[in-house]
Amino acid sequence: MVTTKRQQQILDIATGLFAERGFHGVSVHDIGAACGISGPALYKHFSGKDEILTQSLSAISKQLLETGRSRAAAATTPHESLDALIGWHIDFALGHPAFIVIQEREWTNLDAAGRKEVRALQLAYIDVWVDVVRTLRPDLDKAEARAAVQATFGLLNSTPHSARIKEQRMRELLAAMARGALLAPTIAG
Amino acid sequence: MVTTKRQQQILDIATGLFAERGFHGVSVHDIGAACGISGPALYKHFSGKDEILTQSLSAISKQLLETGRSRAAAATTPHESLDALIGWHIDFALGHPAFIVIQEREWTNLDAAGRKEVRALQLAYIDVWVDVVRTLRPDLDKAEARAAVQATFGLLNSTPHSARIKEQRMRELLAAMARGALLAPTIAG
DNA sequence: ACCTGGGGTTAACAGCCATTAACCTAAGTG
DNA sequence: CACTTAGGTTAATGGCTGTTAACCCCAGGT
Repeated sequence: MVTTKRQQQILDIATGLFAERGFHGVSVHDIGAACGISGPALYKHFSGKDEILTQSLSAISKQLLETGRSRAAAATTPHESLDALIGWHIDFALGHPAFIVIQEREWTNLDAAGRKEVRALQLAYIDVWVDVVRTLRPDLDKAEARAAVQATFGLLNSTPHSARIKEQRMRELLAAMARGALLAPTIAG
Repeated sequence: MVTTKRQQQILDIATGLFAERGFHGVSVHDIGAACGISGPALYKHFSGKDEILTQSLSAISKQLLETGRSRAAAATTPHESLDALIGWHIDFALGHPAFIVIQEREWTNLDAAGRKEVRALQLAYIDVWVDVVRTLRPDLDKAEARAAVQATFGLLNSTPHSARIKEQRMRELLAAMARGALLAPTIAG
């Protein structure tokens, strides 16, 4: 767990660097330098480079899950829950593109323990969505709903790589697309 | 350009390894070993590790663009063109998940020249989609249509990371979601 | 019969990386 | 005041990496 301000600073900076250049593209020296200290000093705060990535990823996953849960629960109808989840995910993706990027592509660099932890958090977050989706789409079984939700994440997570249009417009566009994707009935072809 | 069978074999194998462990997670020795030869022998076929990645990515982008163009052109109505593009992209993503993975996350490891080349091919492919989308969605300007298309790619490219359901069902689900996402009108919030 | 060159080998190299060791403050606490 | 300790420093280490060098084999054209 993160307790000190220094640790938090290191995590934030390292997350940004990982997003830009990838886990293996950033050296311990780089992270230290970006924090104003140098290299091995990081070992006074973390057990190693791996732990920095693990903490970063698990913090992301926790925040996504917790806020997602509370926003979905605050709504009164399934449609409102879905809109709340979509809105929250868009807020997060637009506000922390670096988090999205490393969550997408750096989880393979976790050790077994970290991978298990992060995976569990991600699955729990997916399940929050799945519960809502299945009330609106009774034609989908659980596995299909999961696939649909992950596809929606792919859609929403495209923002960091995407063309830049005005933020408010992007928000509307993504929200409408996510609704359209999740609520469009599947017509067997 | 790839000419010999050996080069093609190296590219295919390296692509798979890059997808599994990332560009920096795979050593030249690993690639050689997986091909039955060892390490430095690769330099008889490529100028270096970078070139292997560049060739792999540019081959992917070329195939996406060329087949996408021809399938879109073979259709007679905009709706058919869109369905053809969606179907082609799904075929590709389901058939070559490794290609999808490395196209998503390894393009930052290209040198300037390779990056420019691949970027141009990707933009051209996006534009094939944009042309079709804009005839169906005149309310979107060019930048918005581009963002919508990239979001759709994110949706379709989620397959390699997604829950496994029966392939035919996945195909239908993704196609329906993509249509729903692109054709749902944006209602200003 | 010769030799050229494509495609392979192992050995060597220089550089970078994560991590550890050894050492140095300076701030608090008994 | 003495002393622990959190949080820095630089130097050293050992492993791995991409690349090059030097060498070898053998198929095929002349």
